Amino acid sequence: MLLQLEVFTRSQAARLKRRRAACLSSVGIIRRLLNPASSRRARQKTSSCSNSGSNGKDNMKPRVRFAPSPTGALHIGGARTALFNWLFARHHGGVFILRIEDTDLERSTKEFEQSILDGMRWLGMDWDEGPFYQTQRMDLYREHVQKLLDEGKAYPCTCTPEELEAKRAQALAEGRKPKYDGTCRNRPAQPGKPAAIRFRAPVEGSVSFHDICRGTITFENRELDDLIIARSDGSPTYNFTVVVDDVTMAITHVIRGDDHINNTPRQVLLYEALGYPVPEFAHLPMIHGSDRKKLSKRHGAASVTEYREMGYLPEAVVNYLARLGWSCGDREIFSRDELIKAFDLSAVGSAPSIFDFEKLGWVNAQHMAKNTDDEIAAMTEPFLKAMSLDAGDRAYAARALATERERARNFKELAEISAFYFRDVIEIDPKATEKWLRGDNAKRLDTIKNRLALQDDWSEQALAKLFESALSEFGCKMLELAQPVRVSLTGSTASPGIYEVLSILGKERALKRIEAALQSVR
RNA sequence: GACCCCAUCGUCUAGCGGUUAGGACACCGCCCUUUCACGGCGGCAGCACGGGUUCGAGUCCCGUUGGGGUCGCCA
Repeated sequence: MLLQLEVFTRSQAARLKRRRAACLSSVGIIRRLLNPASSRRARQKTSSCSNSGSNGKDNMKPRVRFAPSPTGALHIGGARTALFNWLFARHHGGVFILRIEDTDLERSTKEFEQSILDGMRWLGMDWDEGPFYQTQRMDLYREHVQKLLDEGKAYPCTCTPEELEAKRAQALAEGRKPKYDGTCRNRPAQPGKPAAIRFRAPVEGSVSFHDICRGTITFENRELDDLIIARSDGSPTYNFTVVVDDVTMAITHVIRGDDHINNTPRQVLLYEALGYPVPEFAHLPMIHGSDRKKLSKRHGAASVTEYREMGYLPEAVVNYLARLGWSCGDREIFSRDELIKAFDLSAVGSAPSIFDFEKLGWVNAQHMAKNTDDEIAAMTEPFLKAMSLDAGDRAYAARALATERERARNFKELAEISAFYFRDVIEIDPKATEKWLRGDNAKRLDTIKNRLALQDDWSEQALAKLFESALSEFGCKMLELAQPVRVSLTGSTASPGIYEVLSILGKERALKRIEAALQSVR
């Protein structure tokens, strides 16, 4: 066997330590022996690596990366992964790298890439290096493949995809785990035939790795097979590029979704075959939809841009996402800086969590409450515009929105419930009409309209006085007077205080609306 | 099917051998109130099950059940 099965084991002590010790552990950084394209990378610090292991020097700043593939928009689950990487880097004063894994030429698009970048920026996750593109690093991968080939740690495989697929189907049908059967492993090269390159994986023993969220995870090598590291067209595959990239970018901590746990043993084997130290891993629990399945488009808003469109604050989304899988005592609301300060990978749980829109709404409302009226107006304006409403008068908008802001959980909602302030003609809810604009209610409305017409001071205090005296004259309850007015002014039975609404709308518009309401039931 | 991961209120979670099992969202009630909210107070609700270990188990171990993930010349 070419590979000494040097398994990455950890001592008991290290295991016990894992919950507590934040994660600046162990992994030494490898010397950057390859020289990649980007000039920026040339400036990066390099260091020769001590061997890995928990006794290594920890003076190295952590380097982490987020590596999305531009085959879809930035998913909310991906955003959470990015966030934990970003938070970890910022907390420890480390480096956050963005890498675009665009080797799937078929499905990768510039648009998706752009939307991922936009999403990252919107959420305020800035990166220190990159974006790097795998498609620009092909020479690097080729060199590594060649190295393994030269050392006999990889071999060409001429099995056709059809043959492979047939064997896979058969294995599955027989209830076996589909694995490559090693047909080409010891077969002499077949010149002329298109060949993929497979990694010659050990068949005995086991491979273990340390996971910050879960402790030590072990796989039996017999469960693994000889994975393809380069396709027959020469392009490298994911499990290979990720190792080469993480090594050459000197990544110290690989923080990613736990759907990658099953890839990790293969990658560890690759690190070892290549003679590189293994980084620290942290596999984050997934985010599920309400059906407890991996969150996807089917569960409603899946991409982060949709949250922007729904009027959520980026810091609220970040806050909510951070609290999914991570907690900090009883604390719920955090600003971005507070998150950076408090974040601790070792406090991340290991059970999957369900995305809860209700709670996100509450968190968003908490963050909205921190904004001034003017900021609220500025942020609501685009949503008003989207409804073809004119919110050009900022002072007016600020005053109007101030009366509604506490009733909304996001800006879209705020725009919707505040629309009556910005419309010329309002629509009245038919049920409200029946209940509050008929009979005695209409009479009272007519009378108060006439009183209001004679009133010049439309301050809230003055209006209150006017209503109070009218009340004692009519001998009715406030409710019986306020609701008809409210309905005629806003179209709804629920609104801010009636004096506020009256005062903000102003005499002319208010009277016009009351008159229109009266007309409609006549 | 095989392998891997996971398991405290409906949901997010605290808990790291001794707690009346704590907080938050949601829900319900009361207060505030001209409506709806906000806010305040209170309430409902949880350790999946079975074995161990221990004086003592939500906490440690094993098993069962349940859920999820992965088994590509996708990433």
